[in-house]
Amino acid sequence: MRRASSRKLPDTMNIVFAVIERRIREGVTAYLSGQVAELPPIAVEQPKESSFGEFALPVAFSLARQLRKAPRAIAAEIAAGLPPIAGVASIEIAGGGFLNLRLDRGAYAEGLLRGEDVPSVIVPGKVIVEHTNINPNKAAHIGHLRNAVLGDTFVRMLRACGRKVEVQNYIDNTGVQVADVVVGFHQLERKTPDDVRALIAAGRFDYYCWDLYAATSLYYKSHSEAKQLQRDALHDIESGAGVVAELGHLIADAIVECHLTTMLRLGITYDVLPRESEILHLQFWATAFELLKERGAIYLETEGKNAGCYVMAGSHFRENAGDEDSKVIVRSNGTVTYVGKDIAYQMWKFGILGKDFHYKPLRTYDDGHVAWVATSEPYDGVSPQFGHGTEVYNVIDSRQSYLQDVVVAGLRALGFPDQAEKSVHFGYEMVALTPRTCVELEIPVSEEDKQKPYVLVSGRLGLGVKADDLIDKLTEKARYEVDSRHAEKSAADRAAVARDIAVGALRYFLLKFTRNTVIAFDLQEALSFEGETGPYVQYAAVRARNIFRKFAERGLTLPDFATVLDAAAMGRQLADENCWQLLVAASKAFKAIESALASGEPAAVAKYAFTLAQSFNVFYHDYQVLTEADPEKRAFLLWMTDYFRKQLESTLGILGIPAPEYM
RNA sequence: GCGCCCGUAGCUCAGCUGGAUAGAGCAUCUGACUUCGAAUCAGAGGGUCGGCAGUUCGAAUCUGUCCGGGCGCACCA
Repeated sequence: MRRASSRKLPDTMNIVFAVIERRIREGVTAYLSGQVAELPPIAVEQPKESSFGEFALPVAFSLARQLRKAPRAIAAEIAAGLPPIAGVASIEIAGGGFLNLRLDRGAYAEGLLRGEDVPSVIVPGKVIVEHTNINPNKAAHIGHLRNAVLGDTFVRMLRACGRKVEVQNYIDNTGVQVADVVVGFHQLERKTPDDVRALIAAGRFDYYCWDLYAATSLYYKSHSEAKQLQRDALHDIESGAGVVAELGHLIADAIVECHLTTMLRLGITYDVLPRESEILHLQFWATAFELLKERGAIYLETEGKNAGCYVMAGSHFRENAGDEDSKVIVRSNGTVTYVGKDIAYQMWKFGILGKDFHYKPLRTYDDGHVAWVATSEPYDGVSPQFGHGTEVYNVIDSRQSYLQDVVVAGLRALGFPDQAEKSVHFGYEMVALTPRTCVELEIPVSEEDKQKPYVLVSGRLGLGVKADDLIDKLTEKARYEVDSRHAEKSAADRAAVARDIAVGALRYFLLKFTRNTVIAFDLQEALSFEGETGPYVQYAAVRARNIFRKFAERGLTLPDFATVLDAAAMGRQLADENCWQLLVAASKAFKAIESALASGEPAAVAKYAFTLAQSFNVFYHDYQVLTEADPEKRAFLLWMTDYFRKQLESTLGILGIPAPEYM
């Protein structure tokens, strides 16, 4: 259910282009529905060449068969009969039968300047986006960053389009990965909880665990009997009592803090952290288990390799499934698998489990926003309501698509088809390393691997690129560049700018690839600040600001754009084709975000940001703003600069990339 | 064996529900800083869109098939 209301979009995101596009679609639909029997879908496209106008409709081609006429003739009839559309100046027929539409330039620019208060659509309900979800047993690496940056950017896109969003970061604090590090501390290093507390206080605890986890994995390899230690530890952690459980909590909680701090460096924050320990203690699984049995979603297997287990039949989540495809949900020893817990968790997200966590504040960010964490005991205070989402996006690596299918099948088998429909696995491919980057980082690679475009590395063995190391490296490189350009600025100032640039470079690098592209991470490429990179876009925003800074330094005052630049003046200035094309390109930010949201590709926003920056750089090169003698033209160029600046800054904001003061 | 994904310029990648002459960045070569102006801009070269067949006014895009590569298919997560 959608309701229309009049509201302004966040920031300066201008939606005039999208509004006119909609108006064209509706106008053509209304006209044609009175003309033809079967109305084809009306596509409004961008012409191949910008000189063709701003909109192209290939509708005549779709009608050719039905009307048994040449597309060009149909296009001519539509062009002649179509009633005027507000904002559209002309219609032309081109190519084999395209309808090309041109905007009324003066009116369009005036609309951009005044920020037309157009009716926008608010979608009720809450979108839940789950991302990050790093096992709390070691430092975050580059693969985790892809997850978090993708998720965080998607959240920003949703919010820019007026959606209410809740960001969840699920913490598997009772799983085998935590158990492994517990075994490392407890059995290999013989450390007490107090020893571990001291290590946590000493700092870089996530790095310590990174190495210890690798050492423990190696130990398992050479001591087959040690696997029993892992099973025992896992059991003790799940039961929640004793030294082992204490160690588990200490480790997981400390590592979560490390992860939150790492992510904050990239501007990534969370609303709530549900934890597996609470899912266990609050009996979420027990509730889901009863329901799954009751509704026949799972059954007790009596024969074959899965005898004694509760399984979900493969036919629920896979076509042409045989008995061997069924998925174990409860093991023969009575313990529940991860997927089982995930079904319970997914139900909770939709508010259909009938249970809830308790919460307490975990961290307060600088802007006052609080990240809450799930607890078993009631918190002494008021907490927000979490869960009860109407749509759920799980940002999880594509390799887990099979398990995500099982979770969704679980909802469907439980009789929640709507929620199953609204459960989206927001999958993405892994981050691998280029062979030369492996060599640079002293990661061993075989001769065979050296011939491949990328190499998969194992976090289990302690190989890979740690997130904080990478951010440090980028900051260092940026600092070097800033120092060489702005020696006059204070050191603290330069450090802040370097941090912004590092964030821009990293976030853009992770976002420029579409989700199902494997990223072959190359250190040299990631450290580049030229070409299609975050710093390129940041630099364009900085250049736009520089013009206003210089303007103020010369003691000049800005004209009131609204009075100086009426539709007629805009029309005169925009007769300049080059200028007009640049303005149109700049005004498509909202459309870019909208379509990126529809296709689920944050990369499309990154791409748009880059082309927007390119457009501004062309503008910057082609027009002298400050030295322009003609007052109207100067006002116009200043307004263009200001418009570009706002569009650049808000698009960077969607990407989570800061705009530095100078570069 | 079954399932999912990928194959586009020397390299790394875009290409929206089929649309007009297939685009970027990097690399290579040439040119542009007295200016709001070089983390930048202008230009050049570089393509049988893995192969074949089909669908139609039209295919990088949809279908089939083959070749090549990746990832899944645990009582791990």
